[in-house]
Amino acid sequence: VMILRSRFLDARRKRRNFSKQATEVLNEYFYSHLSNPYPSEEAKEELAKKCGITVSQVSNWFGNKRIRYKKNIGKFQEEANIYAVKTAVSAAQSGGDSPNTPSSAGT
Amino acid sequence: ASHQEACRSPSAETSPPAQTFDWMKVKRNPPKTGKAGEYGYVGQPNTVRTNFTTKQLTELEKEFHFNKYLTRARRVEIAASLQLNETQVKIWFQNRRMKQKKREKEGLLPISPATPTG
DNA sequence: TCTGCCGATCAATCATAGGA
DNA sequence: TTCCTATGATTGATCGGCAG
Repeated sequence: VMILRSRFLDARRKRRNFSKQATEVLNEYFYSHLSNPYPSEEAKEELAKKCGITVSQVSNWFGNKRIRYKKNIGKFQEEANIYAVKTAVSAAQSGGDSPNTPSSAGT
Repeated sequence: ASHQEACRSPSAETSPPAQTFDWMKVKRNPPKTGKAGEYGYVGQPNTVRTNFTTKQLTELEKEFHFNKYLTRARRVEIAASLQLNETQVKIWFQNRRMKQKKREKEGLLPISPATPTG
């Protein structure tokens, strides 16, 4: 035996991509909080509910996103601009919620 | 090489991205998992995470089922037995407990495997 | 002051999904 | 089907904070 990659057949063997809408929601949060993309436990729960996934999956998504983003910022510029415009438009129309205020999320 | 993404955005005010925030600069110190001790300390530790063997994992899990927390003495025994550092054994149990906790937490909900097309 | 644990995260890698 | 990239999950190890 050489490459024991089997690893007891982890769960990752069977994986499904998140829905387009879920990814949309996650990206919106990520780019609207680009200065500090670290959602609180509470925010994660809310995102999880919106996306129809678990909190752990939300954590995984942000973990992967942060690492991959900073490892190749250039590759995400286009995506970043797209969501930046979205939030900008949203803010302009609503003018209510500020996309850059993750803090004060506590009880 | 070369990854100079030109800032083709004439509008300065509508180009918030491209900024470098602190979290993007975060750098973890390389693992100090050096197997020093063999026949002389090697100044260059494994800059890569250790790949536990199936045997080691099996033994660790067996021990974990016996008790979630290790005593110093037991830790030393296991480390020696599996040829791992005490720290590695300690960390493994640490992570194992967290993993167990997470699994229990998620096990409460009948989560769906995925959400095809929303 | 020092050590262990927790919770969160990092960073590298695995294995599959999806597209050409 | 094959090759390559995108992406979700796993995990050894690090970071900051807290307790003894």
